[in-house]
Amino acid sequence: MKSRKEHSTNSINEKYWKEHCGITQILSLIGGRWKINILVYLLNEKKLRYNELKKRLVGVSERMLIAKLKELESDGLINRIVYQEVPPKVEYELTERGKSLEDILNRMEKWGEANLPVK
Amino acid sequence: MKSRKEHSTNSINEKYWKEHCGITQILSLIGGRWKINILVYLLNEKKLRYNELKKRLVGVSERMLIAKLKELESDGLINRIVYQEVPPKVEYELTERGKSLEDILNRMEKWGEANLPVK
DNA sequence: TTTCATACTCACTTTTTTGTTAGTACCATA
DNA sequence: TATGGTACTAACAAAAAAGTGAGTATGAAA
Repeated sequence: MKSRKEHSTNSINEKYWKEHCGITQILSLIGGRWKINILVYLLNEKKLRYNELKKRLVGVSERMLIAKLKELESDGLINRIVYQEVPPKVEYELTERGKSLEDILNRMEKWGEANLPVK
Repeated sequence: MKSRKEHSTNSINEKYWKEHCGITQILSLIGGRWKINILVYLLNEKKLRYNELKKRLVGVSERMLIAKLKELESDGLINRIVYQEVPPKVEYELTERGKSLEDILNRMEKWGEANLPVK
Protein backbone atom coordinates (compact mmCIF):
# COMPACT_ATOMS: atom_id res chain seq x y z
CA MET A 1 0.00 0.00 0.00
CA LYS A 2 1.14 3.52 -0.71
CA SER A 3 2.46 5.39 2.26
CA ARG A 4 1.09 8.78 3.05
CA LYS A 5 3.35 11.77 3.21
CA GLU A 6 3.49 12.53 6.90
CA HIS A 7 4.15 16.22 6.46
CA SER A 8 1.87 17.21 3.63
CA THR A 9 -0.74 19.81 4.45
CA ASN A 10 -3.25 17.22 3.41
CA SER A 11 -2.29 14.76 6.08
CA ILE A 12 -1.71 17.45 8.69
CA ASN A 13 -5.27 18.64 8.12
CA GLU A 14 -6.59 15.10 8.25
CA LYS A 15 -4.77 14.42 11.50
CA TYR A 16 -5.92 17.65 13.10
CA TRP A 17 -9.56 17.03 12.33
CA LYS A 18 -9.50 13.40 13.32
CA GLU A 19 -8.11 14.36 16.69
CA HIS A 20 -10.45 17.27 17.26
CA CYS A 21 -13.68 16.01 15.87
CA GLY A 22 -15.47 12.70 16.20
CA ILE A 23 -17.40 13.11 13.02
CA THR A 24 -14.25 13.36 10.96
CA GLN A 25 -13.00 10.28 12.74
CA ILE A 26 -16.01 8.19 11.81
CA LEU A 27 -15.92 9.46 8.23
CA SER A 28 -12.36 8.27 7.91
CA LEU A 29 -13.41 4.81 9.05
CA ILE A 30 -16.36 4.36 6.72
CA GLY A 31 -15.62 6.82 3.91
CA GLY A 32 -14.44 6.13 0.40
CA ARG A 33 -15.99 4.12 -2.39
CA TRP A 34 -16.29 0.66 -0.81
CA LYS A 35 -16.05 0.43 2.94
CA ILE A 36 -19.54 1.46 3.87
CA ASN A 37 -21.01 -1.10 1.49
CA ILE A 38 -18.84 -3.85 2.89
CA LEU A 39 -20.19 -2.97 6.31
CA VAL A 40 -23.79 -2.95 5.11
CA TYR A 41 -23.48 -6.37 3.48
CA LEU A 42 -21.92 -7.83 6.58
CA LEU A 43 -24.61 -6.24 8.69
CA ASN A 44 -27.32 -7.91 6.63
CA GLU A 45 -25.68 -11.24 5.95
CA LYS A 46 -23.60 -11.73 9.09
CA LYS A 47 -20.75 -13.68 7.51
CA LEU A 48 -19.42 -13.51 3.98
CA ARG A 49 -16.50 -15.13 2.22
CA TYR A 50 -14.09 -13.04 0.23
CA ASN A 51 -15.60 -14.14 -3.07
CA GLU A 52 -19.12 -13.52 -1.91
CA LEU A 53 -18.23 -9.97 -1.00
CA LYS A 54 -16.54 -9.56 -4.33
CA LYS A 55 -19.67 -10.61 -6.22
CA ARG A 56 -21.82 -8.18 -4.30
CA LEU A 57 -19.48 -5.21 -4.66
CA VAL A 58 -20.09 -4.74 -8.36
CA GLY A 59 -17.04 -3.27 -10.04
CA VAL A 60 -14.59 -3.65 -7.19
CA SER A 61 -11.06 -4.76 -8.00
CA GLU A 62 -9.13 -7.34 -5.97
CA ARG A 63 -6.73 -4.69 -4.85
CA MET A 64 -9.39 -2.35 -3.52
CA LEU A 65 -11.37 -5.07 -1.84
CA ILE A 66 -8.38 -6.47 -0.02
CA ALA A 67 -7.13 -3.00 0.90
CA LYS A 68 -10.47 -1.96 2.33
CA LEU A 69 -10.96 -5.22 4.20
CA LYS A 70 -7.56 -4.72 5.78
CA GLU A 71 -8.39 -1.18 6.82
CA LEU A 72 -11.69 -2.23 8.31
CA GLU A 73 -9.95 -5.03 10.15
CA SER A 74 -7.19 -2.86 11.53
CA ASP A 75 -9.78 -0.27 12.59
CA GLY A 76 -11.50 -2.97 14.57
CA LEU A 77 -14.73 -2.99 12.59
CA ILE A 78 -14.53 -6.47 11.09
CA ASN A 79 -13.01 -9.85 11.92
CA ARG A 80 -11.20 -12.04 9.48
CA ILE A 81 -11.76 -15.73 10.04
CA VAL A 82 -9.37 -18.10 8.31
CA TYR A 83 -10.18 -21.77 7.85
CA GLN A 84 -7.20 -24.05 7.35
CA GLU A 85 -8.39 -25.64 4.16
CA VAL A 86 -7.42 -25.98 0.54
CA PRO A 87 -8.62 -24.20 -1.46
CA PRO A 88 -8.48 -21.37 1.07
CA LYS A 89 -11.58 -20.22 2.87
CA VAL A 90 -11.79 -16.88 4.62
CA GLU A 91 -14.86 -15.30 6.11
CA TYR A 92 -15.50 -11.78 7.27
CA GLU A 93 -17.91 -10.61 9.92
CA LEU A 94 -18.54 -7.46 11.93
CA THR A 95 -16.96 -6.99 15.32
CA GLU A 96 -19.00 -5.56 18.17
CA ARG A 97 -17.67 -2.15 17.29
CA GLY A 98 -18.71 -2.71 13.72
CA LYS A 99 -22.18 -3.75 14.80
CA SER A 100 -22.48 -0.61 16.87
CA LEU A 101 -22.65 1.32 13.61
CA GLU A 102 -25.88 -0.41 12.66
CA ASP A 103 -28.17 2.37 13.75
CA ILE A 104 -26.19 5.04 11.93
CA LEU A 105 -25.86 2.98 8.75
CA ASN A 106 -29.57 2.27 8.71
CA ARG A 107 -30.42 5.91 9.11
CA MET A 108 -27.99 6.91 6.42
CA GLU A 109 -29.43 4.33 4.07
CA LYS A 110 -32.94 5.54 4.78
CA TRP A 111 -32.02 9.19 4.25
CA GLY A 112 -30.20 8.31 1.08
CA GLU A 113 -33.14 6.35 -0.34
CA ALA A 114 -35.52 9.15 0.48
CA ASN A 115 -33.23 11.65 -1.23
CA LEU A 116 -32.09 9.61 -4.20
CA PRO A 117 -33.23 11.76 -7.10
CA VAL A 118 -30.98 14.67 -6.26
CA LYS A 119 -30.39 17.45 -8.80
CA MET B 1 -13.22 23.07 -11.05
CA LYS B 2 -11.67 20.00 -12.62
CA SER B 3 -14.00 18.00 -14.75
CA ARG B 4 -14.37 14.33 -14.05
CA LYS B 5 -13.70 11.81 -16.77
CA GLU B 6 -17.13 10.49 -17.65
CA HIS B 7 -15.91 7.12 -18.79
CA SER B 8 -13.31 6.18 -16.24
CA THR B 9 -14.01 3.04 -14.26
CA ASN B 10 -13.87 5.25 -11.24
CA SER B 11 -16.79 7.40 -12.26
CA ILE B 12 -18.72 4.47 -13.69
CA ASN B 13 -18.46 2.74 -10.33
CA GLU B 14 -19.41 5.91 -8.52
CA LYS B 15 -22.45 6.38 -10.72
CA TYR B 16 -23.54 2.78 -10.39
CA TRP B 17 -23.42 2.83 -6.62
CA LYS B 18 -25.05 6.20 -6.28
CA GLU B 19 -27.96 5.00 -8.34
CA HIS B 20 -28.30 1.66 -6.63
CA CYS B 21 -27.63 2.51 -3.05
CA GLY B 22 -28.80 5.34 -0.86
CA ILE B 23 -25.91 5.08 1.51
CA THR B 24 -23.42 5.77 -1.26
CA GLN B 25 -25.53 8.71 -2.30
CA ILE B 26 -25.44 10.31 1.12
CA LEU B 27 -21.72 9.67 1.44
CA SER B 28 -21.12 11.54 -1.78
CA LEU B 29 -23.02 14.52 -0.41
CA ILE B 30 -21.26 14.78 2.94
CA GLY B 31 -17.97 12.98 2.33
CA GLY B 32 -14.50 14.39 1.90
CA ARG B 33 -12.42 16.50 4.19
CA TRP B 34 -14.60 19.56 4.76
CA LYS B 35 -18.26 19.24 3.90
CA ILE B 36 -19.46 17.45 6.98
CA ASN B 37 -17.84 20.03 9.22
CA ILE B 38 -19.40 22.88 7.31
CA LEU B 39 -22.75 21.25 7.89
CA VAL B 40 -22.10 20.74 11.59
CA TYR B 41 -21.10 24.37 12.11
CA LEU B 42 -24.17 25.59 10.28
CA LEU B 43 -26.31 23.22 12.28
CA ASN B 44 -25.00 24.66 15.53
CA GLU B 45 -24.72 28.31 14.59
CA LYS B 46 -27.57 28.66 12.10
CA LYS B 47 -25.97 31.33 9.92
CA LEU B 48 -22.34 31.98 9.21
CA ARG B 49 -20.51 34.33 6.92
CA TYR B 50 -17.84 33.07 4.59
CA ASN B 51 -15.06 34.39 6.80
CA GLU B 52 -16.57 32.94 9.93
CA LEU B 53 -16.67 29.52 8.36
CA LYS B 54 -13.11 29.97 7.22
CA LYS B 55 -11.92 30.69 10.75
CA ARG B 56 -13.65 27.64 12.12
CA LEU B 57 -12.41 25.25 9.44
CA VAL B 58 -8.80 25.27 10.59
CA GLY B 59 -6.47 24.68 7.68
CA VAL B 60 -8.96 25.06 4.88
CA SER B 61 -7.88 26.92 1.75
CA GLU B 62 -10.04 29.47 -0.05
CA ARG B 63 -10.32 27.19 -3.02
CA MET B 64 -11.53 24.19 -1.04
CA LEU B 65 -13.95 26.18 1.04
CA ILE B 66 -15.58 27.80 -1.96
CA ALA B 67 -15.64 24.53 -3.88
CA LYS B 68 -17.32 22.69 -1.04
CA LEU B 69 -19.81 25.46 -0.38
CA LYS B 70 -20.77 25.36 -4.03
CA GLU B 71 -21.24 21.61 -3.97
CA LEU B 72 -23.36 21.78 -0.85
CA GLU B 73 -25.43 24.53 -2.40
CA SER B 74 -25.96 22.72 -5.68
CA ASP B 75 -26.86 19.56 -3.76
CA GLY B 76 -29.55 21.56 -1.98
CA LEU B 77 -28.09 21.27 1.49
CA ILE B 78 -27.25 24.92 2.11
CA ASN B 79 -28.47 28.34 1.04
CA ARG B 80 -26.24 31.19 0.04
CA ILE B 81 -27.53 34.59 1.06
CA VAL B 82 -25.96 37.60 -0.60
CA TYR B 83 -26.29 41.09 0.86
CA GLN B 84 -25.82 43.91 -1.60
CA GLU B 85 -23.16 45.71 0.39
CA VAL B 86 -19.58 46.79 0.10
CA PRO B 87 -17.47 45.15 1.30
CA PRO B 88 -19.41 42.04 0.28
CA LYS B 89 -21.37 40.08 2.82
CA VAL B 90 -22.49 36.52 2.21
CA GLU B 91 -24.09 34.21 4.70
CA TYR B 92 -24.65 30.49 4.56
CA GLU B 93 -27.37 28.50 6.27
CA LEU B 94 -28.83 25.01 6.03
CA THR B 95 -31.82 24.33 3.84
CA GLU B 96 -34.61 22.11 5.10
CA ARG B 97 -32.94 19.19 3.42
CA GLY B 98 -29.72 20.10 5.13
CA LYS B 99 -31.44 20.29 8.49
CA SER B 100 -32.92 16.86 7.93
CA LEU B 101 -29.42 15.47 8.34
CA GLU B 102 -29.27 16.69 11.92
CA ASP B 103 -30.14 13.40 13.53
CA ILE B 104 -27.60 11.47 11.48
CA LEU B 105 -24.86 14.03 12.04
CA ASN B 106 -25.47 14.05 15.77
CA ARG B 107 -25.30 10.29 15.97
CA MET B 108 -22.15 10.20 13.90
CA GLU B 109 -20.56 12.79 16.12
CA LYS B 110 -21.51 10.87 19.21
CA TRP B 111 -20.21 7.58 17.85
CA GLY B 112 -17.02 9.28 16.76
CA GLU B 113 -16.43 10.85 20.15
CA ALA B 114 -17.07 7.55 21.89
CA ASN B 115 -14.62 5.81 19.60
CA LEU B 116 -11.94 8.46 19.30
CA PRO B 117 -8.90 6.58 20.59
CA VAL B 118 -8.92 4.01 17.82
CA LYS B 119 -5.94 1.65 17.34
C1' DT C 1 -5.26 59.03 -3.87
C1' DT C 2 -4.08 55.18 -1.38
C1' DT C 3 -5.51 51.65 1.68
C1' DC C 4 -8.77 48.33 3.43
C1' DA C 5 -12.04 44.50 3.98
C1' DT C 6 -14.76 40.85 1.96
C1' DA C 7 -15.77 37.12 -0.90
C1' DC C 8 -14.32 35.23 -4.14
C1' DT C 9 -11.44 33.30 -9.00
C1' DC C 10 -7.69 31.15 -11.59
C1' DA C 11 -3.67 28.41 -13.16
C1' DC C 12 -0.95 25.24 -11.36
C1' DT C 13 1.19 21.43 -8.34
C1' DT C 14 1.11 17.84 -4.96
C1' DT C 15 -0.99 14.11 -2.61
C1' DT C 16 -4.15 10.49 -2.23
C1' DT C 17 -7.33 7.23 -3.97
C1' DT C 18 -8.71 4.08 -7.27
C1' DG C 19 -8.06 0.86 -11.04
C1' DT C 20 -5.12 -2.63 -14.26
C1' DT C 21 -2.67 -6.53 -15.11
C1' DA C 22 -0.25 -10.26 -14.14
C1' DG C 23 1.11 -13.02 -11.02
C1' DT C 24 1.44 -16.63 -6.28
C1' DA C 25 0.57 -20.92 -3.05
C1' DC C 26 -1.89 -24.64 -1.86
C1' DC C 27 -3.57 -29.31 -2.54
C1' DA C 28 -7.47 -32.02 -4.64
C1' DT C 29 -9.24 -33.99 -8.57
C1' DA C 30 -9.22 -35.43 -13.58
C1' DT D 1 0.86 -34.54 -15.11
C1' DA D 2 -2.19 -30.86 -15.98
C1' DT D 3 -6.13 -28.15 -14.38
C1' DG D 4 -8.92 -25.70 -11.13
C1' DG D 5 -10.59 -22.97 -7.28
C1' DT D 6 -9.70 -19.62 -3.47
C1' DA D 7 -7.69 -15.78 -1.39
C1' DC D 8 -4.64 -13.11 -1.99
C1' DT D 9 0.09 -9.79 -3.66
C1' DA D 10 2.79 -6.49 -6.09
C1' DA D 11 4.34 -3.11 -9.69
C1' DC D 12 2.45 0.19 -12.18
C1' DA D 13 -0.88 3.87 -14.18
C1' DA D 14 -4.90 6.80 -14.19
C1' DA D 15 -8.05 9.72 -11.96
C1' DA D 16 -9.68 12.57 -8.37
C1' DA D 17 -9.14 15.34 -4.27
C1' DA D 18 -6.67 18.66 -1.89
C1' DG D 19 -3.50 22.52 -1.51
C1' DT D 20 -0.60 27.00 -3.20
C1' DG D 21 -0.07 31.54 -4.29
C1' DA D 22 -1.38 35.33 -6.60
C1' DG D 23 -5.05 38.20 -8.32
C1' DT D 24 -10.04 40.59 -8.85
C1' DA D 25 -14.11 43.99 -7.87
C1' DT D 26 -16.33 47.15 -5.04
C1' DG D 27 -16.93 51.50 -2.63
C1' DA D 28 -16.05 53.47 1.89
C1' DA D 29 -12.86 55.61 4.94
C1' DA D 30 -8.16 57.68 5.85
